[in-house]
Amino acid sequence: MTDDLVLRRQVCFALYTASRAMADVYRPILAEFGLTYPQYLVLLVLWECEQEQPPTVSGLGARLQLDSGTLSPLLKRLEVAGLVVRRRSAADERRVAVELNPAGWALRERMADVPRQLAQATGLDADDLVILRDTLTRITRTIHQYKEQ
Amino acid sequence: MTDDLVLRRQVCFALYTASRAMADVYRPILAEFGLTYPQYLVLLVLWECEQEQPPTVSGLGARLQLDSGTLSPLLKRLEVAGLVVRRRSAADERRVAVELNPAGWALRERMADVPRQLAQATGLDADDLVILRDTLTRITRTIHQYKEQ
DNA sequence: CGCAGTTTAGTTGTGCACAACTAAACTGCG
DNA sequence: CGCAGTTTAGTTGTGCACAACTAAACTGCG
Repeated sequence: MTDDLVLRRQVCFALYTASRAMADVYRPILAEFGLTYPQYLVLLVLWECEQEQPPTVSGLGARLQLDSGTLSPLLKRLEVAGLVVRRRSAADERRVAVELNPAGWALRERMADVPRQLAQATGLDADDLVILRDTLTRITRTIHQYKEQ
Repeated sequence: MTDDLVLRRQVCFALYTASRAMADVYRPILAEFGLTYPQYLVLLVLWECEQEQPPTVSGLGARLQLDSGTLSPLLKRLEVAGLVVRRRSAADERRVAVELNPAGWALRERMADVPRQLAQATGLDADDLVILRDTLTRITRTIHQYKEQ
């Protein structure tokens, strides 16, 4: 096998491992609030949609790149936890709007410190992080284009 | 929230998304062989250990950063698939050596083209990939150090 | 208008990934 | 030596992540 193929395989493994290491940092912090990382991502989207119509399940899926097979049970758990409400759209009964209830809004304040708690863990400075973010985003975009055809 | 905290959050999300996009590329290729990505990683380690003693479950775990809770059922599936054999060590009966059987060795040849099939997907050149691999490895190492204390 | 085809959310089943735990085997200190 | 403490693999239970599928609702072409 050529060096280039070995390198590409190492990148895949590094990606797999780094992603899990990152989740390891989030886990104990989010556990304080009874949340998982994907649940936290859903809340971040809902908090950002403050001024807009509450998103539908597929709208959340488009932003987080998750399908209903993952989101439906996750949203059910958030609903049981008393953070969100799901409401069938009157205009189009296929659609389900996902809305924060007061407890879900209140969590925004209570979790305000989470990003700061996370900040130290990577050991990278802002310049490295910009390059990393942009490289990862480029890979993700390329792969999605590649899968279109 | 400061720009730096937003950036760090974006990096976490980019990592989570890129890791899943990478798995999306592997999935159909590995499905031809009835394997998942973590199963493929185990086989890569076993193929590399050709000259050495077959690794134990915890030895595999150390290399892949997975614990027995993940590996035990995964290895059971590889055993059912007829690719590996698990054998209690005679010297220390707590240990279980994981060995490839002939079908597991034969798969090495049959999968020789997998890295090439994967190579095109990222759209990055070798220089970018070296930086990416090293940055990801640094993050993973920093996080593991950070969790030690 | 009506119905073929599409969109939407949800379900079912499989396989990680991990926390918490168990049982068996081993180690080394007193 | 013996037993407290450790190591090892495995189990149980929870929550993604995804493929494949279903049912209900909608859309727009003929």
